[in-house]
Amino acid sequence: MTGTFSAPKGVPEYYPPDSAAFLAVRDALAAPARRAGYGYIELPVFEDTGLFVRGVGESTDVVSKEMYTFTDRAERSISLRPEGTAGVIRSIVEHGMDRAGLPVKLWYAGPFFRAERPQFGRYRQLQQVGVEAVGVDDPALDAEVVALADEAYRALGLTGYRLQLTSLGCAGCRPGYRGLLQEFLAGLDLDEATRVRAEVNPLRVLDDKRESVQEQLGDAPLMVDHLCADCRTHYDAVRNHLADLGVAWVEAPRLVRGLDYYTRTTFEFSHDGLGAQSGIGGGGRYDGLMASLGGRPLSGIGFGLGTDRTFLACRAEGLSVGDPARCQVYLVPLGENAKRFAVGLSGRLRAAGVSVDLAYGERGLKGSMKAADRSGATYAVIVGERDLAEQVAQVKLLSTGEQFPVPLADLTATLKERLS
RNA sequence: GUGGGUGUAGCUCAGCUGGUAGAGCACCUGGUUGUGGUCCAGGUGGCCGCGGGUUCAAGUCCCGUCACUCACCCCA
Repeated sequence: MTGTFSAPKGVPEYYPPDSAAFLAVRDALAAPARRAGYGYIELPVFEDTGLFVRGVGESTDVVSKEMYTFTDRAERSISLRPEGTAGVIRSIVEHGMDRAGLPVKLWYAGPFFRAERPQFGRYRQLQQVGVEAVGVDDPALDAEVVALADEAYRALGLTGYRLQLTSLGCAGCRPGYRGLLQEFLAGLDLDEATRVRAEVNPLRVLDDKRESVQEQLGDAPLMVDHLCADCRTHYDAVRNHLADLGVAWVEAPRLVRGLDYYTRTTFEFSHDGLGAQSGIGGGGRYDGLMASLGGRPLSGIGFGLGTDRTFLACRAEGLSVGDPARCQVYLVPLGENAKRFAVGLSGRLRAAGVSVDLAYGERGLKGSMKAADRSGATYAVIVGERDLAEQVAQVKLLSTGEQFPVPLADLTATLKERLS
């Protein structure tokens, strides 16, 4: 067999030096949540297909046409997870996490899968960092979740993003509004696909990007004008808390999310530098989800932040995030005996907590020094036969070129001290 | 799923009205018998996405196909 392989379509790969920035972005997105008492949860990447059908919603595009679904050897229908919330709630119910103190606060990170046509910022394997807070229906918790995302972006140094916020109402007030909207949409000139959408999920028509659709929506009824008293009170409180937290947002009465479970507070972060796929994160409240998955009827709120897109947003803003891997010390052995000594030394230095790389292969001194320079190490340690005979090694500070001999017996201690 | 654009070295790209493959960067070696970053010289590396057609001759023209990409849709 001959030929080469390529990664599956639409799957981004991160390798050095960019992978350092990817890791830094992922960690930065999770950091605020970790500081706010969210515990880490590691979940399966595949689940029973029914979990997503029931949890996310059969009528959503994500479930109806974008899931990677297959049958396993025992004829079970399995799907690669297209989003994170359903799995988290399933796990909370399954393990009874909600029987301890509430709220249950969890964060996760990892890959999700959607069989979409790839484009800039849209991938078939996408990376997200998410949080979920379950069990306490308090507007202050909504505000906390939104603020955590905002803080994460801000900590990365991003400035070209904005937060859109609205309330989608609840099981009490949304059906009535939904009827009003459908009535309105029925009077418009829409294409076939959009009319179908108006039947299945009328709210989604509101954020259709097409000019021809948008110009007809000027007088469309808005959910925020039809919230019930409880939802209005809740939303007002969320906004007050957000203001107190110093989070800036814009009201987005047309904001809609593609997953069916969202209720009340709903938000999305978007960035200007990403082209069409501008959403870098989003989330909201999902008060009926846990009950629909067989758990107690507890409220919940969470977000999913796109690690890939946040990475792209940082790049678009020219932010340098994360340091590429590099060592503190680079060993340059000259000759057989020096090589044996250097390999042993690398082990001793690493055990002492000093990061070390060394010139492998048979390279000349010049080539090895070039490699030392490229490695970004602070010190090069040159060991030749001549030095071994004198029981020393040459330690060179690469930034200045200053070089001095150090007795072999003192090398580890000397380097460790100079690097601290 | 629907449109548009692009496929030449590891990367970024040039290659005119068809004439036997180029540059910069990167990498390796040498100039410096034991010293990196600058400089100079040399070198490795391409079935010009793939298949067919036209032609004495195709990277170049034509057809098909695949891949990538941007946008719609959808969403992180």
